[in-house]
Amino acid sequence: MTRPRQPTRIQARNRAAILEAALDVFSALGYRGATVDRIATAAGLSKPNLLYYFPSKEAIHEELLGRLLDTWLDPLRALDPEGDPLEEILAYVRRKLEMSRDYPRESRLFANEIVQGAPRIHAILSTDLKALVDEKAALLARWMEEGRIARVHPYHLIFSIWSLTQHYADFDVQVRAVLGSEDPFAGAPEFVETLYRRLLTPG
Amino acid sequence: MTRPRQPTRIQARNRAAILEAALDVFSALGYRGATVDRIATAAGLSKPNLLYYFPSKEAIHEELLGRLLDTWLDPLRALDPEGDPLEEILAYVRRKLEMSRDYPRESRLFANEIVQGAPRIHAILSTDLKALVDEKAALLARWMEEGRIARVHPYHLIFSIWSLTQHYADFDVQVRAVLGSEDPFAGAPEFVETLYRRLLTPG
DNA sequence: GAATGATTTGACCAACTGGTCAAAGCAACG
DNA sequence: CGTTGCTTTGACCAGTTGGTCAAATCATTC
Repeated sequence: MTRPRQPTRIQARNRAAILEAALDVFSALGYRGATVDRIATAAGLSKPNLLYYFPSKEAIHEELLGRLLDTWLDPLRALDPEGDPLEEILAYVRRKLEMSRDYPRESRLFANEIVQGAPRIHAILSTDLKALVDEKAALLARWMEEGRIARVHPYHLIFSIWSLTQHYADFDVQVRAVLGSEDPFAGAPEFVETLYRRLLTPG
Repeated sequence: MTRPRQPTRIQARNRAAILEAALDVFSALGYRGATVDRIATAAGLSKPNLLYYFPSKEAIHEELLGRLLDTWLDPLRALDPEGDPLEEILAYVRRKLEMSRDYPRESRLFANEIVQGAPRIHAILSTDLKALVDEKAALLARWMEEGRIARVHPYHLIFSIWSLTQHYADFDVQVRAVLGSEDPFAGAPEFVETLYRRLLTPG
């Protein structure tokens, strides 16, 4: 009977290289556009060698999505019921915008998946994600009732933050094509801060 | 020497059916995920028959993108320099939101293309699209200088409208997963109207 | 209704893709 | 240094895909 063993140094290095390469390729070409051979080459391995570490292309994709989803939702989890409402929300927006700037591949990986109907993570969306959003939407609603931020639809508020911030990663080429040489992330933080301040300041 | 002839009734019908089917398939599966056979079947034709009307899969995709880009940008073109600034912008936002609701496939077709680096329409983005946005951003800037709407970064303002409204089409499954049974388009128009009113009302 | 051109199809092909496998290479440990 | 188990690879396979082609069918027009 084979027991699970401590992963070798080589195993750790190669699995990490594969996931890194796969993130590159999947986020740029989508699941179908990505080929195992391309991922393998990008990871510095041969195709059969890659398949020695992961049983299938699908398995790599799943592992990537699962691993990243947690990190991706951390900023929303961090929304603190005890903090100052407006500042908490602005911190969330800022953090999301930074992630869009610093981890655009992760954003595009999800975008690719969701635009095509989220065939692989639909279940997670309607359970885990929904639960988290429900909780935070309730928190926002409470703040609104207490008159600490202006009254708006809490779910649509969250959607607006997602769309606004991730737009800079997901639609990067479009944004850059329109802006020409100007750096998208120069004006963005100021813009979104102004937007949510004006939207949410009570009265 | 063969001359271009008047397209037959059959030609008109079949080409239309193909483009309609292709919009369905491309928007759901992306360029790579879509197969010629699938498009053909969806159009009620055999694969060789489809290739009698279009020389290649690529050609169908190009024709679709080109055809739709114009319609897609019409609302922005309609932004009227003579109208009331805030009402013009709100009308634009409303129109975009309606298109997201009524033509989600078109939205997702572009989303798919742009998320993957817009390999096929990059040139158009940095010429035609940029020119149009430059023009309208200048108009917005003028309105801001005249004190008729609040001062914000005009380009980011336009990006925010795109991202907010198209989010409901492009990320439809996510939105629905989170909202459960509630219709996304119930609360959305009111939310975005409030958002842009508060953002742009001067003073 | 015969001739002409438009339309449709089955059979086919070459390229690509995900995945397998047996054998070879390699590292570590006694 | 030989054994053991981990790692790597070349050769291969079956299924899919975009696209071709000659032949058959259909519609139109004279």
